[in-house]
Amino acid sequence: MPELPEVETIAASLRRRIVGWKIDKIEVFLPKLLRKTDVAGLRKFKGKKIIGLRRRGKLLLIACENDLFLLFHLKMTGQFHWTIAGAARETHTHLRISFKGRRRELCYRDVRKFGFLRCLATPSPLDCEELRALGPEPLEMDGRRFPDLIGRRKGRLKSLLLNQSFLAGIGNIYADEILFESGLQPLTSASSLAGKDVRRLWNAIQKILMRAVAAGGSSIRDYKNADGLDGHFQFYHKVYGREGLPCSRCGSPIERLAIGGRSSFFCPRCQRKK
DNA sequence: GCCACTGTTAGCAT
DNA sequence: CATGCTAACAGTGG
Repeated sequence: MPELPEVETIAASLRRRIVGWKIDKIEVFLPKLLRKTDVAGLRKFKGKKIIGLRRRGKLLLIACENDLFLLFHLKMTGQFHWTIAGAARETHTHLRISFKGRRRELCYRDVRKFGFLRCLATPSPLDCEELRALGPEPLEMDGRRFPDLIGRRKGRLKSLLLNQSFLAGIGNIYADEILFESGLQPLTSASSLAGKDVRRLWNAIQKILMRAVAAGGSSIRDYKNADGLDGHFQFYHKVYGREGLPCSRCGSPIERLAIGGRSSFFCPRCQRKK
């Protein structure tokens, strides 16, 4: 489920609570949740204090003492939630972290079981394969570099925005909203863009992602932050999930196309193909 | 019951 | 490299 704004919101909601807490134990109920990690690796976290949380792309990194890190990818349906020690495990809960001297326990639940946790013991966690493969952070990169970044790319804009090695963190919802905001049709090839299109695309990326983060992300189906709260950017979607409904700008019915196996929603009038 | 669909992405064929 | 298909998995809605 979660794309950049949702993971950012989850990171913030977790950070508010657990920074400074000491891990007591990490229990795993679904072995395949662990990637390149075993239970012995998890034991190293016992007694370690959590010192920070950050997001990179759609990945969440929890930093602990002694160069230890927990790297989560929530994929489609991963969620964090809190329970009280001793409470029964809720369905689809695959991991539980308890903390020294705290009654609250942090649980990870994932209906479709696509997500993973990898433990890292290194002073340079950003060098792991998962993070190295990512392109720049869209909200941190210098916009003056964007024309060069996109200039060397081919292929359709929709697929390019979903490509995590191009920019990190954009998924299906925000790709569609960004393209609507830019006035660009999803099948447009990246190499056909004029300078002003590139600027519009960059501005749309900034605007949509910043607003979505400010709104706490989009709750369509499952997404909640770690405190169980919904985001509200779904109320501002202009195209995603709106097939057949009138465009908010021109009134034309929103259309849907499958591009690379993903649904793509767009306005046929406001988003003309180049 | 069957089929299509879902916020992700790795792997493999073309 | 780009694109397209499949699979990982479970649930929902028509």
